[in-house]
Amino acid sequence: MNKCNNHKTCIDDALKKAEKICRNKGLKFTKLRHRVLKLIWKSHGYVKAYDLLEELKKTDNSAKPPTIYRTLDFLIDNGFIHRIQSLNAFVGCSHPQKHKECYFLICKDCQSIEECCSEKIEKFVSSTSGKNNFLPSKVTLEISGVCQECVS
Amino acid sequence: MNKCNNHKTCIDDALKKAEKICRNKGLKFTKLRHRVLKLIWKSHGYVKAYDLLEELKKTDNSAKPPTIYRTLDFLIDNGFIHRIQSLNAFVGCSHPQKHKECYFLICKDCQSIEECCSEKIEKFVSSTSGKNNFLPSKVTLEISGVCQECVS
DNA sequence: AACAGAATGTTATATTATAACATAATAAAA
DNA sequence: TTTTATTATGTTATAATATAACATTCTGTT
Repeated sequence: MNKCNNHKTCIDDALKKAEKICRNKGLKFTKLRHRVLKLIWKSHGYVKAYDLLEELKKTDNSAKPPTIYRTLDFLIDNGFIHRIQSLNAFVGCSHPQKHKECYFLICKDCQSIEECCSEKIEKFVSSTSGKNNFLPSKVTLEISGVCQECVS
Repeated sequence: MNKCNNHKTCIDDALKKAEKICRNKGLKFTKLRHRVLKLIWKSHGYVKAYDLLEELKKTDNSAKPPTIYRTLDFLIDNGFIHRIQSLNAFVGCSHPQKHKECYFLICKDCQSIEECCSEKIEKFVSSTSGKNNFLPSKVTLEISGVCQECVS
């Protein structure tokens, strides 16, 4: 599991960054969106939509599937979280930019996700796309395995 | 869309390869498995489980979700097909080996999938895993975009 | 205040996938 | 060649994931 020194800081940082970006872009960082992003950042692990929904229901009686999926869509569209395709799950994004170079190390044991970036990804994609006359728009690179903590 | 000269050959090759591998490994390439693999190879595009199920039902009255999912599991486990995580879909594998180097170019327009291989993938994964003390077991690399045929 | 657009509420349903147990087919051992 | 073990398939039921469609409320602008 990702060992941040103080996870409260991770959460606060993520929320503040989102708030700032929304302010700059003229997007509405509503109470609901704030609450959901906070829930997602509860850990460095991934979360499932219906688990989030259960959490949300505790404080928001009217929460239903569209509530959570719409909010997830907003958070994804604006780069605040990532969807993990191989798990149908979601994870907070710690650096909401340069998403073309992102990939994920997913621990099967503790559910933690290490988000990584490398320009090698972008280069590889652009190289293989060139060779195949392919026009890429979205890259999914997810590496499943066992993390540092869990392997020992 | 992938333009093979004669798609019948693709299908026959895939079926023969699977048959042979099963024979060698002592696996049972049953009628059901044969039929499903053939259905998946109907094109170079991806197929959805419930669409396969509908097809299967036409000739097999007793086909139900577990029928198809169990068969898909067998075909995946033995490398005859791939699951496309970002689409919840399935595609035939044209070279049932070296799956650590596989990645996919997925055309949003025509649903065709080009399966590619590069040792760069394996090298990249092993390098990033080394740096992060991560023990990788499964790699998902899916590139979505527009293919050669559809881009023009 | 009136309006437009965005966000959220609500109902219903579509889509994807698996659990659990029953039966049948197969092939290896007795 | 019967028994047995194993694997495959049949069957029922339900779990898990996701979206369509329309109603209402909220927010900022005229």
